[in-house]
Amino acid sequence: MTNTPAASLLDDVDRALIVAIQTDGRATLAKLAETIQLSVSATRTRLRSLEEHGVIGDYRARVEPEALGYTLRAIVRMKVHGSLYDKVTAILASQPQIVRCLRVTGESCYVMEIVATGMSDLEQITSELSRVGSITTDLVYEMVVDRPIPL
Amino acid sequence: MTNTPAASLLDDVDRALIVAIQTDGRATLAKLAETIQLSVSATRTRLRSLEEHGVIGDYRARVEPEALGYTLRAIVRMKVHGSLYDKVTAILASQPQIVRCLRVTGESCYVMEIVATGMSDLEQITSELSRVGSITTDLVYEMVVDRPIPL
DNA sequence: GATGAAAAAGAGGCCTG
DNA sequence: CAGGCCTCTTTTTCATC
Repeated sequence: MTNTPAASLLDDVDRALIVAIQTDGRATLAKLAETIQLSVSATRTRLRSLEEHGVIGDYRARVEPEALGYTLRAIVRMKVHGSLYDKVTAILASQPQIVRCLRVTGESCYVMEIVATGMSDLEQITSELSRVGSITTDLVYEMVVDRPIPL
Repeated sequence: MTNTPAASLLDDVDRALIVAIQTDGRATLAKLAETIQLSVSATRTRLRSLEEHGVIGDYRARVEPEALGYTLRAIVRMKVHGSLYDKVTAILASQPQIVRCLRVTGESCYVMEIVATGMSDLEQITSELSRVGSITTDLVYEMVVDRPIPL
């Protein structure tokens, strides 16, 4: 991964491209070129550059978790002693159903998002976590908003 | 949006396709077809069907928020009286920097994720929220994990 | 599975700072 | 002169039958 001071090197055209590809990750170069008012090849050059510099990480389809059998989603906050961070890392590696994990300031050290096929499935994962730190689990009723980063 | 009992109608091939496209959202049909061991046209048919049934919602590039000038990310938990949900909806509509919002069980009613250009930017958004309910704000040090939903 | 259409990748030259 | 862009050509991928 080529490191770059990111933001500073980007001009308005780059930013427009980022917003476009964020909104439609499967847009063709021709479409992207049209929305940012550039030739197809210039668009391709910029897109590759953004990818190579890690500004654009990867591309994903957003999927209804129910389709894969996950009927439950939970937010787990976790308070851990710093000496146990390694154990957390190990759990994260072994539990792909922990789809998101942020290290944060404040009362909790970590905030995680977990998908599960049912309560017993969830309980199995959370019990593993609670061996390392103290946790609070909230079930998700509804994903109200989930949108790209704005310009 | 065409509604479907989702999960029940999917076979293993569909699930494999979902995982593939989730991991590489820009993969060509040929690539997808190869990974799921199917002809290109059959792959296309299945993909369209998944899209039309809303199993696959949309495609996005994942972007380094810093590239768009957002140096800060925060998790905000919010406790609101049910009669004020409309006000929350209004704020969500007017604040695109709230990139994620989940309605949850437990002490908080909502958990949100906010991107901001700096502390004063963040403060402006959170102060708006705190007019509607009581909030707790945690800053994000690090995104430890952010991965697709597993099979 | 074959065919015409579309998109992506590559090559070379032009314009501007 | 370098960097970025454009146009033209070839190869790959897509869609329809």
